[in-house]
Amino acid sequence: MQGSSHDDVRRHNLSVVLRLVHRSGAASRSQLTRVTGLNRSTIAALVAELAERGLVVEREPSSTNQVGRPSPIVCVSEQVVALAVNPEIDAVTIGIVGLDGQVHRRVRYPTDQSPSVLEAVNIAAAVIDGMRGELTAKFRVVGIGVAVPGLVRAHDGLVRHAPHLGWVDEPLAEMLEAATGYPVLAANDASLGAMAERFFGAGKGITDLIYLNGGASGIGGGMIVGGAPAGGIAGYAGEFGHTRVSASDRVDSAGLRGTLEAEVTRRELLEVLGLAGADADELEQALLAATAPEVRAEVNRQIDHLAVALAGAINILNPQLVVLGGFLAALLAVDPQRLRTAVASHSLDAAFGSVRLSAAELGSNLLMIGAAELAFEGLLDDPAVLPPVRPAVVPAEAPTASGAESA
Amino acid sequence: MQGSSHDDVRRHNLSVVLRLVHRSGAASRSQLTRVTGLNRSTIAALVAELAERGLVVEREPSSTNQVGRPSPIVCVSEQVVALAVNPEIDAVTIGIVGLDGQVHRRVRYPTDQSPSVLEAVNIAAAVIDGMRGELTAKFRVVGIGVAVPGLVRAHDGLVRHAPHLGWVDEPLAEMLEAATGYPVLAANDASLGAMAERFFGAGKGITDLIYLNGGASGIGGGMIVGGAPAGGIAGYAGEFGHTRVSASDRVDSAGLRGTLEAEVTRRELLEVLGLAGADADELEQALLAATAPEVRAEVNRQIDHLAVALAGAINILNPQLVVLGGFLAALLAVDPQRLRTAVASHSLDAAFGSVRLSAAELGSNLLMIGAAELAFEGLLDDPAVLPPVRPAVVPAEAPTASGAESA
DNA sequence: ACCGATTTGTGGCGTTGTGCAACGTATCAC
DNA sequence: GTGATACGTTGCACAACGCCACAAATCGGT
Repeated sequence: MQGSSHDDVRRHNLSVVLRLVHRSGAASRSQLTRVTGLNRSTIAALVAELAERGLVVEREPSSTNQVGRPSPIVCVSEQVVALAVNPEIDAVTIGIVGLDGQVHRRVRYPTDQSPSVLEAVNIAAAVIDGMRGELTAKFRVVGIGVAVPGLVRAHDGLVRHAPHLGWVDEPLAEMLEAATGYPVLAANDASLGAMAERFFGAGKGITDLIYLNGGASGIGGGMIVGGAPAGGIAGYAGEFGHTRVSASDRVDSAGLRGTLEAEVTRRELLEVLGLAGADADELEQALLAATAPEVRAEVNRQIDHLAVALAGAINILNPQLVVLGGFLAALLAVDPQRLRTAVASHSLDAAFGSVRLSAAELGSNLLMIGAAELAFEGLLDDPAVLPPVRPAVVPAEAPTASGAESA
Repeated sequence: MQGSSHDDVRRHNLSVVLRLVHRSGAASRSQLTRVTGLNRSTIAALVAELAERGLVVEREPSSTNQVGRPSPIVCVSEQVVALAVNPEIDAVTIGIVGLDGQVHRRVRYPTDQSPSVLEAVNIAAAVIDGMRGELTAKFRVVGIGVAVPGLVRAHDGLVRHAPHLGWVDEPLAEMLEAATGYPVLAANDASLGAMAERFFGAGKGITDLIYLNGGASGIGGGMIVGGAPAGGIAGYAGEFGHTRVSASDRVDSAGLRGTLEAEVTRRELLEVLGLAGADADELEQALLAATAPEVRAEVNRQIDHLAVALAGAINILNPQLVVLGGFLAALLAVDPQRLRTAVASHSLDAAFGSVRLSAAELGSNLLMIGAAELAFEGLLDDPAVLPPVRPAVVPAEAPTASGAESA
């Protein structure tokens, strides 16, 4: 219930323009006027301010086959980046992601065993320190986003419970902030995946979607409701994996019985295939190639259970799109028709009629992009948080010891 | 991705002020300045404009025990009303609801059998025509909101499927608009119930809640996600009644097996009690008074199934509050502990820890208030849609012929 | 009963951001 | 080259809010 005034308008319009070039890529100034409904002169002023703050760059107009004076192309500055961190059971991955969604660099730091919070923070801090030369020379870092496989309290980045990492009530964001000096935000990995797929993947421009990801450690999910990521009251929303889908006594990672995560597992697919391990693509290929009836039976069993959970979510949320990632995408690929039919049999016609099931598009960069998006959010909401800089090619970093300077 | 300009600011601020006095009741101008963060002079101008448009009235300050000049009380005009319509199996209910949430009048028009769309529209139009003298003399009618027990397409008020009324693809809003001349919006009854409870009932000020209502004809629901009513892509969201909760073959009104609506029914409660019929209060009293073991067993059975559906929704949505209405509130009243324990056993600790289960507060006025809220929404979003009027006590209706007009 | 302190309404003025209109400019088609 | 078209640029007007000074109304204390 906040009132708004002049600088709110400015802030909002800056935010709208920056979001547009962030999400939809480069756009000409005339396109921006059309999409925003703002005046040409206003767009000019807004773009100028964003450029002054080093957030966007105006390029020479590309040769379109249109009459009239060409409009300069506005695109995001390549210098503005966020750091993405993703602790997992067997590694900590750190990435540099540009405001344009490009993953400039990705470092996977394997660990012998599941890292403790302190180990994960130290690894991330060390890797970031190693990058610091590059970061200060070439980039402006907005902050760090962390994608955590577990429940994360939204407002302070406290990891409430990450069963596979064995973390309970760990102040991850605070620790990483202290260790690196950058502002840190953390959220559930699947929620960030949903955001990434929505903006840069299968769900571009869609306002209501559900995302489910199947990984080695279980099933997580996230959703976009009415155009906004839904986090719930504390950020724990999207736990589709713990929906009850059968009356069996199988137990999932949270100790709940008969849930999606208990019934639909990557491990059992690998077992029936006789594989020791496989990444998502290999698993999908193996399933598609398999002809053994027991493989087919297991796939069907999992598809049918998955359908119950999906149908429930579809009835409740009436989404436009369901995105499946990880081994759930493999299940979809093996028998899309069976999955569709099974979902239909458990859902309301009206809700099912408008929904599409599709596989995730963003592969291994999904969580990097999602985590970076989290870090970018503050900037996108209010581009004025970044102080104006001279748009010089080289930041004023005179005392850098390594003499390699190019002016 | 709309840019905003000056009149957007004005519109937004008018909207914020009107919403505040609408939702929180009367407020002094100084309170409005504090809550909105706007300047005193701005609030004065905004309130003046709202008063000029006949939406609010300034009253003499009440005697507070505070030092300083007393601040005038701003409250909603009693003249501004919406009409609420609720077709049911055995009646059509029409109400006049003020912008302050007060139900000025409620007319229940019983029908021999479930009304067709045409019958429902004709009944509503006739009742409204009967009120027309009162409406034009005392009130300014914003529009009509219809609460429909079924799936309603949000943008045009088409009733896709109302199983208990037997309606399929009926252009209800369009018909009622033609019959009455007022703008008509329609939505699912339970979604409107959720909205009403959120703003005026058990969920005041809460941003994430789930509402489930148990009626004679089944179970419907609605939800507020991140402060906004979640309708899904077409307005069908909130169908918690068709969540699968057991492996049984019982069929619900949509033909789905083992769903909440199939397992948890009012009819079976009445049967085990040996009652022919009862309203919500009577049913609750009867259940509380009953000591027979078979009653208790049936209640427990239904509670356990309800818990599965609630837990699933809680895991997915991480709400702050679950509101139960109709006979579901009776189940909660009979054994709140059993329901809490059962929900806990199927949900994640973190999500369950922050959720409260409570009974609906708004009784028989629930759907009247919810439907009216739907009709008010456009006005609250943009108070400038109503033209300015002289705040005279009697609207300038002099030259209308006294005789009946046929158009 | 009076007076200072406090809070808030009121009115004038300044600031700011956007829309608008006129003009300049770059490209395409012929 | 010339006209048409589309777009950037510039100066100006308008609208809305914040700020400031002053007035008004209330409370508490002497």
